[in-house]
Amino acid sequence: MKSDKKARLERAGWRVGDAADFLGLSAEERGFVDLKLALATGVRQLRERQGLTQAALAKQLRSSQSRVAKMEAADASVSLDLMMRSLLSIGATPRDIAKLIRKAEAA
Amino acid sequence: MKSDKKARLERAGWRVGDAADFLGLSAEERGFVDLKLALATGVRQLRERQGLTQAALAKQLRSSQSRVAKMEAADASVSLDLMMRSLLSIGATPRDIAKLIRKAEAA
DNA sequence: CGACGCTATGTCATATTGGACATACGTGCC
DNA sequence: GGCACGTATGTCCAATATGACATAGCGTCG
Repeated sequence: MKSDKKARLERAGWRVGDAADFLGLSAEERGFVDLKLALATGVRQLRERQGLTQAALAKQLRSSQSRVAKMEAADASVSLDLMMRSLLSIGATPRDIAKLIRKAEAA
Repeated sequence: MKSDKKARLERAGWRVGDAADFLGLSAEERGFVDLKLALATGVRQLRERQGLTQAALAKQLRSSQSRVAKMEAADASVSLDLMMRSLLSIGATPRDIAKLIRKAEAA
């Protein structure tokens, strides 16, 4: 992992480098954040494709602009639940979501 | 939606039939629970395929048997995050997960 | 240079989800 | 019947995610 990426993850609240895993995240943690990154990207793409601002999407989700921003940044404070709901709300089908997830392969 | 399914969902804590949507969930809510159901099924399948009990998987996840049970029942109190982490921990690849999600099409 | 529109980041209090535990349910076995 | 094993369900309270808000960055237009 590149150290700048690591730094970003740490700032975002991921526990990185806890004794046991001296370099990088454990395999699952890593898979998990890759997954989140893929979905985050998907949210941004879909949103932009629809010409929505973060604020507009937030309203549609009854959430707030800041949550949407964090979501698109795959911030550690946003759950997969919110991402999935967003994707669905923005018109993604399970098939679209599956496609995004496949992009998390070997990240 | 079949009424027995609706009843199960209600028992599991989903808000069903709140005034506005007099029959069934809103489109996204519905898509969302279908997604959870698909992943829940996946967790159970993978677990059983590995000959693990719920308690054994719980241990591996540093969780508890009851959470695993609720997870496999797609209980409203379990997040997608936990399901995804479980799937990854149990050896599912993004590709496997994508496959599960595609099964949530038109549920 | 503002001023505007959009996005990023930080912080709160409240709400939701977490593990743990108890206990019920089901099934097979003696 | 009683017992062991696995699963289901319900309730605690600790931990985490939530929306809201403030505010900072960043282009672009005038």
